Amino acid sequence: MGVIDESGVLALATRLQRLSEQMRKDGLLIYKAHGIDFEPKWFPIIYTLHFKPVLSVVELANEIGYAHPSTITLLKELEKLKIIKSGKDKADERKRLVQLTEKGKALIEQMKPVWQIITAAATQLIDTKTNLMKAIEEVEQQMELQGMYQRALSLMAANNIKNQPDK
Amino acid sequence: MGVIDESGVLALATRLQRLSEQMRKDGLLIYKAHGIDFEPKWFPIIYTLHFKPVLSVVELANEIGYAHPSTITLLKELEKLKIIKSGKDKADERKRLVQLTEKGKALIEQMKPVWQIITAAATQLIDTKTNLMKAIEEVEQQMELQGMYQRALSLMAANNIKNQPDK
DNA sequence: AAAATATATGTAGTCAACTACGTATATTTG
DNA sequence: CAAATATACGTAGTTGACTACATATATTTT
Repeated sequence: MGVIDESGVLALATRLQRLSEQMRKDGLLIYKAHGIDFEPKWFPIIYTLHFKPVLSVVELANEIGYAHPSTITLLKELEKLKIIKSGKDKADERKRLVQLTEKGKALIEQMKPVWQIITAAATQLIDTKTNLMKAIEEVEQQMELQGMYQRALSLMAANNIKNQPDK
Repeated sequence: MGVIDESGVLALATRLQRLSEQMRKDGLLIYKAHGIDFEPKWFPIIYTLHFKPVLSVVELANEIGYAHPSTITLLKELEKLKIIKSGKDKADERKRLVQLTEKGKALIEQMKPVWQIITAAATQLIDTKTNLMKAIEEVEQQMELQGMYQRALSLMAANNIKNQPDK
């Protein structure tokens, strides 16, 4: 039971991050190749607003699964580019309601064929024998059930009980 | 052929990154629960030096698959904690040779049981029907063969040829 | 052996997410 | 209805990787 084959799992976080970076970089290049100035990190927001046209900042953050400050940063960029616009909710002045501009809607139409290409290219990459997409979904579900830390605690407890007699 | 189910793939980069963050955070907690002050990001370096005791900065960077500036940053932290030490290579003065200190070696021995726990916990998470580890390895291989951008270019070329007659 | 090139390391700044904390408005409770 | 609490948003600073560039030493070419 050597230490050798632990290395893959133990360095998993790093590998996930680097894979993510690579995909984002390539995504950017693909948009560029179509003459579109669009960053992959903006996708979740744009895409969500395409289907839910008016949302507050926090609602949007929840929809895309980001912390709200990350969302605010992205919204700032998109607002500067006039892809989205926003204004106070008159019914609840704490809220800022966000929606696509006409320019934003046009951009989406322009991007749709590119999304097909990206999806096709990513699918080629991902559809190996063991499907990454499915694997991630399953792990995300497992995580929700119980995170790695909680699992480790249980394992430690089990170990302590087993080792008790030896002491 | 709606846009709906593209969203998963198109947001893949983000999902990978967030999974990575979560695992790192939990990793840190598990070390802490064992009273060990160790950050998961240090693992690749420590682990590599455990098996290849003396390496230059760039050699080490290549071994762990990092860019060298990232490696330098990590080495600085580890050197400050006296987990590693380093000095000029007398045979080639450009090189700085890096190795574990006694403290570093002792730390590894202390961490070995923790690595087992982390591995076990991560394995629980990962060993779903579709194995994430295998999926990542396969995608990494596919990436090496041809990245997502290159694949997209090929797809675009194919599309253009098909669409040419329409114009 | 001088010049050109290559390699090793280091520094500075970027990126895309995060947490922690502060402020403003709304809602609930005593 | 005033006080306490909760919610929404925003700012500041962190993290862990990166790229681009600068410098020092070594190697290769002419």
